[in-house]
Amino acid sequence: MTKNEIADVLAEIGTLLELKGENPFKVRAYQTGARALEAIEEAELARLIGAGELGTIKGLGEALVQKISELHAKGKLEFFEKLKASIEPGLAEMLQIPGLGPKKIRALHEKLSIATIAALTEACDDGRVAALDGFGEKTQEKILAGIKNREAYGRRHLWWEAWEIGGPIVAGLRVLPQVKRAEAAGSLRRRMETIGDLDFLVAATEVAPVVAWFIALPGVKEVTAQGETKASVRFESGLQADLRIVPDEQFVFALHHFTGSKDHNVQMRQRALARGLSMSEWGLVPAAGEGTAKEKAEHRKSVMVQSESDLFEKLGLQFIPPELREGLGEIEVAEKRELPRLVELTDLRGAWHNHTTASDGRNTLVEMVGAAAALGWEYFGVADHSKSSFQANGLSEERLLQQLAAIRALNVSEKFKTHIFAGTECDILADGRLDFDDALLAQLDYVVVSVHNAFAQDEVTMTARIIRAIEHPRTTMLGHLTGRLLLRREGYRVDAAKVIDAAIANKVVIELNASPWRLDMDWRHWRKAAERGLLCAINPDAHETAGLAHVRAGVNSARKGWLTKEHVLNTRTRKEVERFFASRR
DNA sequence: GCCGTTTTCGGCCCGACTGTTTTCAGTCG
Repeated sequence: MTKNEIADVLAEIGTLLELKGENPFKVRAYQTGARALEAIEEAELARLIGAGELGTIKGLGEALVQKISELHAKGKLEFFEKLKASIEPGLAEMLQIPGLGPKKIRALHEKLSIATIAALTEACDDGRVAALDGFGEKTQEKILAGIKNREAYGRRHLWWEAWEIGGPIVAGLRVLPQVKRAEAAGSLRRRMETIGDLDFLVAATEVAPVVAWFIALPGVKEVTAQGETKASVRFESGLQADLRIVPDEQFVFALHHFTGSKDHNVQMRQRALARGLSMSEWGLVPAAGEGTAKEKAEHRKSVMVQSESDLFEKLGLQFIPPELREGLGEIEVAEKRELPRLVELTDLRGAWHNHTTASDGRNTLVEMVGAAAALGWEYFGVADHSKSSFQANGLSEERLLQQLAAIRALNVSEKFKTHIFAGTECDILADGRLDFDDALLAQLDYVVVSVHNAFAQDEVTMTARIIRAIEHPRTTMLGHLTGRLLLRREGYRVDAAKVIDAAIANKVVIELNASPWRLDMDWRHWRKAAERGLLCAINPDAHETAGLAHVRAGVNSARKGWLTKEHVLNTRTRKEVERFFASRR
């Protein structure tokens, strides 16, 4: 079993234990264990198990080490099978209904013998749920509404789509007269590839007018909470947004807290405690003595901070950009003051994986180059589909040669300051050969190779196929490693570590496909891969001029992957890029 | 179930909000 499959099992054990009413800390231990496992590389996991060193990983104790080892060796776990058999499968599904947690689900099961969502709907319809102790009319209605909207409400959202809604909300909050500061928080601020809901934080002199503005936003379908310090709304799309309002002196603490991640915050609190301080969304106060965090913050003098930089400094840390706050070792590095200067959008000088109307793009060569020039890009690469991508109107040899001539002519004409590189997004055929012959590929400036068919191949076949393409002497970079479409389609099965090794060995670049639906290769792979010498290209995979803007999403993921300017090929000048391409020939 | 330079036992982050109650449990983040 792979580490991700094992991690899934651990997380599911956590959920099942929760439904059984187990000690919540035991539940958390399984969830923490699952995350700790995901952070280890596949090969490293095998080595640690073999060497009996798995227990050295933080969060994995004797019991989890035993269970992980059993899953890794046998692909199943007796404890898990027995646990699963002891719980009605419908109960876990009920957890997806807003307002229903393990306690309420247990009560429904024990007192009304409800074990499926269908049975729950029925019980709500004839009023049996409302009659139950601890339940009532409103709860019953809420459950019914939750069941009805389960699909829409449970959906996650692409960062890009969330940002298109959230960006204007932040801007709107900032111009309200009562608002001193406003920021997006949560996974939106941490630039996760998908997000569950929007979080906004505001420092304001008065609460009511800000809440009134917020709940009157266009597209708000319902107000799910409204109080002295926060309000929550749900948009027509199902997206939920939370607004929290704090006094200005609390803003930085609250911003840090609500930006998360949870893992990062837990580690920060522990660090504060080790220095005799208690850290919370209320402030940073001496830890000694009795009382809740809120009482402490109210009655003791909190450390004063103006900015998050100040806050990190009070704990002896360099400022940690929100993208890195995932609890994956950023605090240790910030303590040594060795955090890298992460790549920024303004560092980019161009990109290579772009389409035109010659294949399946919606803008012409000239329009696309014009848009790149308008962005101030020094160069722009055209990589239309190759002939086997019939569905995408892939170019034949003749059409590719025509396009090549057109590009050369456009460069000579100096119509644009932006230099055009001529390339192709060449299909990797099912057996790993490329879709054009060497003589044709040799005439191009660069070659992006991608998988567009036979997605169902098993992992070994697919990995060998992609590595064969990487070993081709004309290959410059690998397009979208897994072919995933976020929230829509899983990627094809491929051993990322082996592909990364092959790319490094063959001096082939791997793309960070910046399409908001892809963000592939995933940011979780980049830090280690780049440390080992892998070069990244942030490519928008633009099919229209507006698509060039997607490089922003790619930069987000690159930053989450700890990438600096030096790791990213498209921060280099045209001359440097030409030298790099020439060195590959 | 995990963890430890106060600890191998006794904590583990904890407050806001809602809906149910009439002082609080459950859910959520």
